[in-house]
Amino acid sequence: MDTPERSKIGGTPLSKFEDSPVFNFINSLSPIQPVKSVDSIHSEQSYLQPVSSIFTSPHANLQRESRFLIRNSLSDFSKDEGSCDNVDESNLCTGVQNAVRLSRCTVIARENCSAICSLNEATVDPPDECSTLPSNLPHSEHYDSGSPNHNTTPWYGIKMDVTLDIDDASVELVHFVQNDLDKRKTLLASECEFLENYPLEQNKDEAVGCDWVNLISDNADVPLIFDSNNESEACKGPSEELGDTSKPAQDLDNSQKTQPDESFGPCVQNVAQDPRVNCSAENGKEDERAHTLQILSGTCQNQALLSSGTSDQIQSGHKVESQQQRGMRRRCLVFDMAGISKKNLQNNSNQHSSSSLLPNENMASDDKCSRPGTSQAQCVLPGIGLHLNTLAAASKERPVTQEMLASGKELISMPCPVGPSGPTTSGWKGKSLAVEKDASPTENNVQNLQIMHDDASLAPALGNGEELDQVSPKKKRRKSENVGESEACKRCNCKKSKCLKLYCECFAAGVYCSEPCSCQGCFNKPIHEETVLATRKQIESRNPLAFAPKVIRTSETGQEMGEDANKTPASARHKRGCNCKKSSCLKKYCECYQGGVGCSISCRCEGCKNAFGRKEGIVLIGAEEIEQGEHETDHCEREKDKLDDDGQQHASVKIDENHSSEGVLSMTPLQTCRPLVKLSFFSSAKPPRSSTLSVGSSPWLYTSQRFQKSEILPQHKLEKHVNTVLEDDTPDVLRCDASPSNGVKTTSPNRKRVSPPHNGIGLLPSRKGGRKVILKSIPSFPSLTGDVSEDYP
DNA sequence: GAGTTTGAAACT
DNA sequence: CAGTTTCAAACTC
Repeated sequence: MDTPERSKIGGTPLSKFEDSPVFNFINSLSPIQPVKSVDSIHSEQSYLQPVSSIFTSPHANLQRESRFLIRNSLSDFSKDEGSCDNVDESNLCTGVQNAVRLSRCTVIARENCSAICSLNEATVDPPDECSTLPSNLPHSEHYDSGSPNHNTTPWYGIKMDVTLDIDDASVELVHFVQNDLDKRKTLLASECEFLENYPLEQNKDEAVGCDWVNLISDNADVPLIFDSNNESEACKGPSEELGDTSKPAQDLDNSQKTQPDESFGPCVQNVAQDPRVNCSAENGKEDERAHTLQILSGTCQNQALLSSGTSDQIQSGHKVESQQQRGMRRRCLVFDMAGISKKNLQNNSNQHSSSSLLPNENMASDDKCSRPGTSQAQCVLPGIGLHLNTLAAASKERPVTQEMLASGKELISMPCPVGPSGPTTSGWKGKSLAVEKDASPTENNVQNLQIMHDDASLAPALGNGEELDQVSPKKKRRKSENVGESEACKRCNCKKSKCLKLYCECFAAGVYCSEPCSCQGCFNKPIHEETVLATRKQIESRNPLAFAPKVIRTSETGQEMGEDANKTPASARHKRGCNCKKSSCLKKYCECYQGGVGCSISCRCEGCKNAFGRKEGIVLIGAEEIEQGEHETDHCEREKDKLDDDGQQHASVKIDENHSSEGVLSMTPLQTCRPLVKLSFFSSAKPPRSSTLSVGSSPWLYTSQRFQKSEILPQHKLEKHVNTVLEDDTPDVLRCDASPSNGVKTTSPNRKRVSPPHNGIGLLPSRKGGRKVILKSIPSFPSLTGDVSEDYP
C-alpha cells in the first residue's frame, strides 16, 4: 500500500504522534486496529494470499464489517466531534466518510499499527481491556506480536498467526462492538474530550484524518487496498462476522477459533459450536454478508472490497451475494490451496476442535471416522440434503478437511440453509449465488444452501442421520431418497474410478469419501489430499464448473419448489441441463429431477416429464418441442395422458411456462447478473468443458439459443401448446418440426450442453448485446416482463 | 443382492 | 465437435 504515506499522514510524522498520549489513548480506544501493521499484514497477506483467499473471504467480511460496525458505532461520535468535518468526500461513499471520520481513531490506529501493532492488538484483542483502556495502554505492549489469544497458537505458523490474530481481533471487535458499544461511546466521548483538551494533537489527528481522507478521495484504491489487505485476511471470516456479530459474545470466541476454518464454511463452525441453530439462523446473515462480499469484492478483490468498504450500505445490501461468492472462492481457494488450507485447517481444526470441529488429523487418520466419528456433533447434525451440486460447491471447501466432508456435509448442509432465502433474498445475487444442493424435490426447502454454494451449499445433508445410514449404500441411498437425496450424505460405490473422477459423487461433491462409502481403491481421502487436489485441478482445468453446483437456484422461489413439486421454480435449474432420453426426467437418472428442479432450456432431454417442471419457457420451446415430439412419439400412448396431462399438465405447463418463462427469463437475467457475480468466482473458471460455450457464453448462448428458439419457436410453442391442449390437432409436420430430433438438431448447438446458464459464470460483456436481444425477445412472452423485472433490479 | 438400465463423465 | 466408451448411480427383480 502506501506505507510511506501512512508513515507520514498529514505530513505529521507518526512517530511523534504515536508517542503522544493521545495516540496511545486512541489506540487503546480504537477497536478497529489491525493486529499487525498494515504493511506487515499486507506483505504477509501477499504471502498468504492464496490461503487467505480461501479463508479470507469470510474473515475479510468479518473484519470489514467489524470495522464498519465499529465505524458506524463510532461514526456517530465522530460526527459529534466534528473533528473530521473537513472531510468532504463527495467522492467518497458515506461509508468511507464514516470510515474517514472514524479515521482519526481508525486511521491513526492503523497507522500506528504499521508503526506499533502491539498497542493496537492489545487494545483490540481483549475487548475487556477496552473497557479498561487507560490501564491497557501501557499494557498493550505485552501483545507484541499477535493477539494474546493467538500467541499461544503456533498452529499456522507465523503468517497464519497473523491471520488468526486478525480474525480473532475482528471477532472480538465485533463482539466488543456489540457488547461494549456503550463503553466505547463513553470512551469515545472521553476521547473527544481528551482530544479537545489537546488541540494540537487533535489537529494532528484531524490532519491525519484529513490527509487520510484526501488520500482516500484521491486514491480510492488506496483505502481500498488498505482495506483489502485487511480484508484479504479478514476475508477468512467474513460470513462469520455477521454470524458472529449476530451471535452472542459467547459464540464469538468460539467462532474466532473456528474462523480460520471458515474455508469449511461458517455453517460448519457454527454447527460445531452450536449445532444447527446458530448455523441456520446465522447462515442467512452470513450468506447475506457473503453476498455482499462477493458483490463488493468478488472474492476479496480489492476493488470490490473497496466499493464495499466504501459504503456500509452496499455491504448490507450485497452481503448475501458476497457470501456466495465467498463460498465460491472458498471452494476454489480451498481446492487450490487445499494443501495449505488443510494444514491451516488442521491447525484451525485443532484449535477449533476444542470447540467443535474434529481435528483434521483425526480425520486424516480416520477418514471414515471423519464423518461419523469425527464429530458426532457434526454427524449429529442433520444434514440438510445437500445437493451434489451444493456439495460440490461446498466440496471444495470441504476437501480441505475431512471434517468438512463428513461433518461438512452435514454441517454445511444443515445450517447452510442459508437457505433459500439467504441467497435468494438478494435478487440475482442471491439467486446466482445460491447454489442449490440437489435438494431432492422433497427437500427443496432445505435445498438452498449456499454454499455456495456458498456455499454452500452444499452437501447433501443426510438428513439427520446420514451416518445412521451406515447401512448398505443402497439402503442409505434409498433412505436418503426418502429424506431427500440431497439430505443423504454423499456415498459412493466406486470401483474403478478410485473416487477421483466425477463419477464419484463424493468427489464430485468435493467431499472425501468416508465410511458410508463402499468404494474400492478410493483415493478420495484426506490421506491422498494432494492427489485429490491435483485431480480436481485437472478436472477443473477441463471444466471449471465441474465442481460447481449442478443445480442453481436462480431465485428465492426455490422454496416454492418444495411446495410445488410439480412446478419447478424457475429459480432453480440444473446448470447444464439433463440429457435424458429414456427416463423422461422422471427418475433420478435425470439430474434435474434428482436435483428437484425442473428441466430448462438448457436440457436436451427427450420426452421430458420432469415433475418439477418440464422444459418450459421460451427456451423450452425447443425442449418442449422435443418433449412434445417425444410425447408425440409416445404420443400414441400419451395422448390420453396428455389429454389428461394437457388438461392438467399443459395447463400446468403453461403455468409453468409462466414460471419457467419467468424462470427462464429470470434465468437470463440471473445469468446476466450472475455472471457478474460468478465471474468473480469463476472468473478463472472457464466455461463448462463441453461447451465451447463458455460459462459466460452459456448464458448468452443460452439466450441466443433462446432467442433463436424464441423467434422460431414461439409460434410453435403456442401451436404446440395449443395443439397439445387441443390434442395434437396440429399436423404431424408441425409436430415433426417440434419433434425432438428436429428441434434438437435444429437447435443442436443447444443440444449439447450449453454452458450452464445459471452458473452464469461467463458474463461476457460482449455478450450483453445478446442479452438485450433476448430481453427484447422475451417481452413477447407474458411472464418475461415480470420475471425480467424481478431478476433485474 | 444381483442384474439391468440409465445418463453423465471421460475418452477418442 | 461428434461419437463412443466407461462409469457408477438408479432402478428392477
